[in-house]
Amino acid sequence: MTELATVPVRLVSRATSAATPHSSSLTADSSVASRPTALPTLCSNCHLKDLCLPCGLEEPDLERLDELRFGRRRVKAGEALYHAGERFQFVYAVRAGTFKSSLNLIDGREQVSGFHMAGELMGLDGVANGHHASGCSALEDAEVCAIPYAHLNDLARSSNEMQLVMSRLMSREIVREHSLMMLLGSMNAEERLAGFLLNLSQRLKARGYSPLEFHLRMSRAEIGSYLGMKLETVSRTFSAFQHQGLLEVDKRHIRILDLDGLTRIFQPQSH
Amino acid sequence: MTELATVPVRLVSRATSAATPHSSSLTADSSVASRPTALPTLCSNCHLKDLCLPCGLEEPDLERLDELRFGRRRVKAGEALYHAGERFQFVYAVRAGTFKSSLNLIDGREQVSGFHMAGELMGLDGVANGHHASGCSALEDAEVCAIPYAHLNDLARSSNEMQLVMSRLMSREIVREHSLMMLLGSMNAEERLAGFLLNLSQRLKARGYSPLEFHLRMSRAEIGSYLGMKLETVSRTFSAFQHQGLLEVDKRHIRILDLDGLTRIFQPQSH
DNA sequence: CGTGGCCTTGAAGAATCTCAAATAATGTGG
DNA sequence: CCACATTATTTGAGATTCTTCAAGGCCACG
Repeated sequence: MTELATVPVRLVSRATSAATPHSSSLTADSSVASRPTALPTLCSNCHLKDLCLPCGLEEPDLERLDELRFGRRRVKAGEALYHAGERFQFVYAVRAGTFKSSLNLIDGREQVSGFHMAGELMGLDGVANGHHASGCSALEDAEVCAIPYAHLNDLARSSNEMQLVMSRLMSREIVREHSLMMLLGSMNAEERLAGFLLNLSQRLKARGYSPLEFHLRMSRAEIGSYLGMKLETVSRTFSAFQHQGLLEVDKRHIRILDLDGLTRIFQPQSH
Repeated sequence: MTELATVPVRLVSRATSAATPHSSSLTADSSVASRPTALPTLCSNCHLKDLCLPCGLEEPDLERLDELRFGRRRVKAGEALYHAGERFQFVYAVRAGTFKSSLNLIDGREQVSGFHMAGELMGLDGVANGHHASGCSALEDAEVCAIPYAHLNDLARSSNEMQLVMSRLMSREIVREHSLMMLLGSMNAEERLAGFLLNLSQRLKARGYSPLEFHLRMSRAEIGSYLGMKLETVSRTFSAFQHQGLLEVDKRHIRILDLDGLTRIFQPQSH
């Protein structure tokens, strides 16, 4: 049914990928004591470190994380990072771009189970039985750190902090899905879309972007799949929000005009 | 909003709780070498060991699990095991009875996020931030092992196997929620109820009960909440299945007449 | 034996989906 | 650089599914 491990895994080396090849001279003195400006893939140097895997880790552990030297991988818009059913080897951290994970029904229907942005981890559903339960693909040109799960496990074994961080990350995933279930199970179209937008807004804000004006990386169909409604309903609900003066919508460009209003829709007070 | 840690935690000591207080004499010789018939709470002796936490663990680890001497706790039908928001201290394993976990919306709506039966673990959503994201209560008189999470963590730290088991359990929870999301996001009433019944059937079978004839422990309203539909719709769908010759329904007593038929409804072939 | 909780069923209404068409945006090949 | 094919989005109208409201039955329990 599902394609198994047929994806060419193109692991990019540690050199900065934006820079020219000879920029690797940057990393020449990487054996120096504290490796100040060493490899751009080092967690301790990463601009995402407070959002990503190393969040909360202190020096001893952080350094050991750095020693793992995660490979990086670029994924073009529309390409898969991994497929459902594929063997689970890596956990991926988004460096740039946006991803969606999705499950496939037998009849071809697709159910989007999440959108992922910078600093977020993907692939933890593979821990259960060694194979990815869902697939993951890029919504725009993107880049990830490929973190070998086995190495991560070794680290967790030897460090209490690291173990804690890993457990929390998995549990957070459970909680995240909880709230999506609640949304899917007991909310109407407006509540769902409001919840979706508020969630996006928060995450963008946490990454230093404007929480009130942003560009959607996913199509109406993908939003619909995620929220359990048809793309036409998504579109109509966007229009409704616009007419209510809550949003300005121009295709995928969104400007939130009334954050409180959206919040009220998402969390209907009283009864 | 939510009640915080106001629940009287009644941890039953290791004595069998059905017995009278002085039955604690049962545990008097618990310091004996191999403790053959010692405490009924020992994982290595438990009839649920292949379904529950110790599943897959070998001797060295199993013994260390035994040494933790989990407390047990009885919960009467309708009583809460823990509430949403309460401080997270224990992971619970179902010994007997059935539980539901649920989230509460601000406006009082309840969303059931899972049903749990013998051998299943509950409470792992609390790992994320130290507080339970959802509450859990008994659908019938029930009993659980209360496993102090801190102890479990200690164990995982020192044993690779144990760490693996813990990670898998959490990931399994993620995968479980994935499939519920798919169900909520892209299936109609009949597909949802069929999926629910097939899932129950499987789990009962794994526990040695008949997969074709069983008693539902949850109300129509609870099923509906779990599946994202109203109780009347649940009832009507049961009736529809009965008219289609798929089931025999008598209140909460269910007999599956056509398992393949149910499966076809759940997984619509082609399109 | 009356009461309350749970379940079933009907009928009307509302929300969402389906089908269809028009428009805009984008990329392709000539 | 343009014509054309393709895709994404919006909007309308009718069909469908599910919900809401209401009534009645069954059963357990005091």
